[in-house]
Parts: sequence; structure tokens; C-alpha cells
Amino acid sequence: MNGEATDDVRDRAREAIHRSGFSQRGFADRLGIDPTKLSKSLTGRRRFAPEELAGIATEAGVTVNWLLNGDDDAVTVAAAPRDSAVAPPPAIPADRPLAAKEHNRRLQIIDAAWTLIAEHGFHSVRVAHVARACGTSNAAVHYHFPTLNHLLEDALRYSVKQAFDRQVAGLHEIEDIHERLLNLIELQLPDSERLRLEWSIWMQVWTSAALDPNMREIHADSYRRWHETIARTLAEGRGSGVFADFDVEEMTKRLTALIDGMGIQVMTGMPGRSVDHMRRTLHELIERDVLKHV
Amino acid sequence: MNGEATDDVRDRAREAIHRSGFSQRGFADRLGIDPTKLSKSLTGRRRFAPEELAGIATEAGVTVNWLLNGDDDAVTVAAAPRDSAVAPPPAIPADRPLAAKEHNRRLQIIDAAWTLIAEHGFHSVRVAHVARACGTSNAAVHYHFPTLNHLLEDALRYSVKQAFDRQVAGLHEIEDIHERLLNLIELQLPDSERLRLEWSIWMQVWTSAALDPNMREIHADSYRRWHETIARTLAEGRGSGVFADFDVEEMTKRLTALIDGMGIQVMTGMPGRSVDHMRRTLHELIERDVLKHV
DNA sequence: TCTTCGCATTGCGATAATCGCTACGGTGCT
DNA sequence: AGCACCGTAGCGATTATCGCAATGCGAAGA
Repeated sequence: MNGEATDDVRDRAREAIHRSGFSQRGFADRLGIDPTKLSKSLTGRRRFAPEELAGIATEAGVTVNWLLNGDDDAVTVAAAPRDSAVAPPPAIPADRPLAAKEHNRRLQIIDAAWTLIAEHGFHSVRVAHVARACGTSNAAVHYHFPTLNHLLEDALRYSVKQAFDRQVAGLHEIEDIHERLLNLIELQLPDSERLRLEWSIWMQVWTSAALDPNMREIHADSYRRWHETIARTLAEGRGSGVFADFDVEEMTKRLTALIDGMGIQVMTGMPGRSVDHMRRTLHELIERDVLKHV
Repeated sequence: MNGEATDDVRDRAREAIHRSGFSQRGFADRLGIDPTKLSKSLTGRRRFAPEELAGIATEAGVTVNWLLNGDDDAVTVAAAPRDSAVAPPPAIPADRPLAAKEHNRRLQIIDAAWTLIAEHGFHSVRVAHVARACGTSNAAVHYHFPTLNHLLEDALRYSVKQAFDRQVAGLHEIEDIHERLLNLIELQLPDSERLRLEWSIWMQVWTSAALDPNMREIHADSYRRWHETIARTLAEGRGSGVFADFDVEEMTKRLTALIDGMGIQVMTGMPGRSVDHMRRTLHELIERDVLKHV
């Protein structure tokens, strides 16, 4: 968990890129970064930025946790989703590099569906919308996904994986537990457009889970992950004497409930509720009830 | 705000019942209470139970606030919804009692729609479902409501009004401010089946409001009402010296966020989150941060 | 280097199902 | 008679999904 990317990490990154079927240069283009930056990082002359790690994981169909630790289930700063939630559906033939376009339309479709769900709501997404967003036809969508519901479910899993990757990539270098907790919260605030979309999806998952038992599973997995990530951080800080001597489970429940509740208020645009206010309130809570006072 | 129903209250109740077109006996049947109880209450020999007040208001198309205070907008224990949220759509001809069945199919349809929304979600409600639940035809639904969307909107307004009536009826007799705050919370816990359905609807309103600007209005009204009800109670307790000297707005935000967040966790069936736990946590918060400690 | 073949991918058009809404006529109350 | 209320039947629009044929690309062969 140190700041330098080890040889192992670089090897795995190289392997993932190779298996994606892209050239190093093409992969850098997809990530939207300069090819020379990627090259430097892959040879150890530059460290990976958190977004880059997350991007590599997404494009190559692996997890950041695997990139960093060589194991999808390695215990790290954030709790891992269950397999059900990651499942890269077409089994990856480990030996053969994928044909350049393979896996890509699929990812493009999932991402388009994800965005459409976040912007217009689960029930308003039509096959035709997804197809149009990808510049392709309805049939192409149905070629990759048997039914619309399969696609939508995969889009939700994609969302879970994204949040996980973002957390691992953004937090693994942070040693100070107090700072890590603050950063963990920062990574969840509905601040950027991307995170607002993610919040929109969580809210939809909550309401669906309250109605439809089939949604319970994906919700339970994503929420358990979120709960355990907080709980693990609190437990670490408490164990190392930086945090006060509270009941970890109780404090986790309070913190998650407060974050969710304030997130809703921000997302629905209630007067007086802003991201700034949300951040301030959470920092106050941590200052007052989480940190140990000497 | 004393415990006895005044002459005024009884007069207004009688008027409302009369205008509903039912006989006193028939009205009691609709409320599901013994006709003799209704008779005693109307003549002052028995007090109205809170559910009875709420029931009278719902069936007769008035608000509990009007029953108690003679004015829909009277300032009371709970904040009133804006007109937009109550609007008893067919203007009530004040002189003529309604024909027995009038207003009733309409209410039945709204209530059926309300239940269906809560159970299956806004977007899954079909005209045919509502019709079947009422034992009638699609056309009957369209007779009372121009479009499905009008019906669904009215069902949401109905939900706002219900919560308001429940709060006024349940709290108006409680003088002790601390006890009233606890009761206010108690009235919102997703404990009974009815309240679980109401929570389901709130969650849907939240997510819709985050997506669709048109939903903002109804959400803003219902949430403002909820916010102000809490804020008013906190301010009253603070003013009378029972509560500590906190910032009312801030405390209101914290309390509502915590309630919402925990409500979600209960509604989605997260492990370790129960109504009991929710109640306990809220009571602890009030004990620690709201009450004045001598 | 050119041709051919196989296969993954995609577009086009059709089909069937769902669903909101309406036209029209009937019924019973006043 | 007049009116509020409601049922039957069906139109028309939207959509998910499927069958079929075309396309394009890499591998294999000439």
C-alpha cells in the first residue's frame, strides 16, 4: 500500500492492456491520456493517477483491486463487491488477446445505458435510446444482451464496480486513517456530474429494492460493500487509537444514514442543502464523535 | 389545543359528514367504527380518536386542521401543505349535499392508485390495474381523471394530505413539547403496513424529483412541510427552555437527514436495521443533543 | 499479393404484445 | 327528460424482440 507502483502492478497493467486487444497507444487514447504518460507509468518512471487506474480497470474488464494486489478479493481500503456484482459476463479467454473491437461495443452499450438510467430513470430507458446513444441499431443491442432487462441489470453491476474501483484507486495510497476517512467521504459527495449520476442510480436502486425482491440482491451487495468500507475504516482508526472508543457498527449506521439522508436532500435540491453544507456537517460529526479528544 | 372537542369542532364534523352525502350511520360504517361511538363524539360525550379525525377528514374531503381550527391554514402542531397539494379537485358545492356515491368512486380510485404506486412503483401502475382494484372498468377511471398522469399526481397529493392529517390529529392534544417531538417521530416510523407504503411513496418522490423537474414541485411542498413541522417543534421546545440552545435550522437538517437515511435502510431491509433500532437511535440523538441538560 | 471463406457483428423490417385513451351506448337516479 | 356514471369495444401509438440478409475483418490458401 505504498505510493510506488510495484513491478507486479505494472506487469498486471501491461497484461490487462494487452488482453484488451488494444495497442498501448490505442489504449491511452481510450483513457484520454497522453501515450507517453502511459508509457512512463508502465515502465515505472511515473506513478498512475487514481483516475487512470480506475480507467484501466474499466476498459480492460478487471478490478483496480486486482491491478494493485493481484487478487479481486484482496482485503484493501474498501470492501469488495461479491462476484455477482462484478461478473464480466463473456468469460475472458486468458490466452488469446481479444479482437480489437470485442468487449468494446458491449462496454459502450453498458455505459450508455448507465448514463441513460441515471439521467432519465430505469423505467424510461428504451432499447432505441441506448442504440441511438451508441450510434448503432436496436439489433446490435440485442446481439450483446438477450433482453433489455439483462442490459439494465448489467449496467447496475457496472455502477457497483465503478464505485469500488474509484475508492480503491483513490484511497490505497493514503496512510493516515483520519485523512482516509475524510477522503472516502469526499469520494462519495454528489459533487461532480459523474457522482451526481451515480447518486441518481443509488436512489433508484433503493426505491426498487423496497419494491422488488429481485432488486434486493444487487442492492444488498452494493450497500454491504459501502457499509463495510466505512466500518473497516472506522475500526482501523479505532484500533490504532486515532479514533475514539465508539461502537463501530453503531457509528457506521449513523454515518451511512446521515450521508444517505443528506445526499437525498442535495440531489432533490432542497433549499439550504448543498454539497458544501453536507461536507461541513459530516466533518463536524467526525470531529465531534469520531476523533479521539485528548 | 385542549383535549376536549369544542362545540365548534363537533359542528364542523357534523357539517362535513352531512356534505359528504352519507347518513351518520353510513359514515360510521365507512370509517369502520361503531355508529354509537360516532354519535357520542358528535354530541360531546366522547372524544374523537386521532384515526377517526383523520378518517373523517379523508372521507369528507376536508383537512383535520379545518375540523379542529376552522381554517385550513391555521398554524398548528404541523406545517400545512400548500394549496397545490390539497386541492380537492371537484369544487365542493357548499350548499348542496353530494349525491351518495359522488366523490366516492373518485376517492376509491385515488386510494387504489395510491396503494398500487406504493406496492409496485409509479411507473408500473396501469389504468387497468386501478380499475380492477376498484372492481370497475378502464373507462370509469378515465371518466374521473382525464389522463393517467392526472390520477397519479392526485394520488401523490393525497399522500401529502394524509401525512398532514395524521400528524395534526395525532399531535394536537399533546402539550408537552418533548413528548410531542417523540410522538412526531413515532408517527413517521415505517412501522405499520400503511406507513411502509407511505415511505415507499416518499422514496419514489425523492428519486423522481432528482430526475424530473416537474416532480420538484410536489416534492418541494411535501418536504418543506416535513422540514417545517420538525423545525417548528424544535423552535417551540427551544423557546420554552425545554430544549438546548442549538441552531434550529441545523438541527432540523440533521434530524431529517438521519430519519430519511435510516428509513431507507429499514425499507430496503438492510441487516441490523430495524424500526426498533431506528427509534432507539433517534431517541438517543434527542436525549443527547436536543434536550437541555441541567 | 490477391482471393476466398468463416464468423462475429450489425442493419432492416416485421411481429406481437401492451396500453392509454376515446366513441358510443346503456342504466338508474332525480 | 336530463344527468351522472360506467361498460364494451376497439383504435392507434409505442416497444421489445426476432428472422434474415448484408457487411466487414482476419485467417487461410493460392
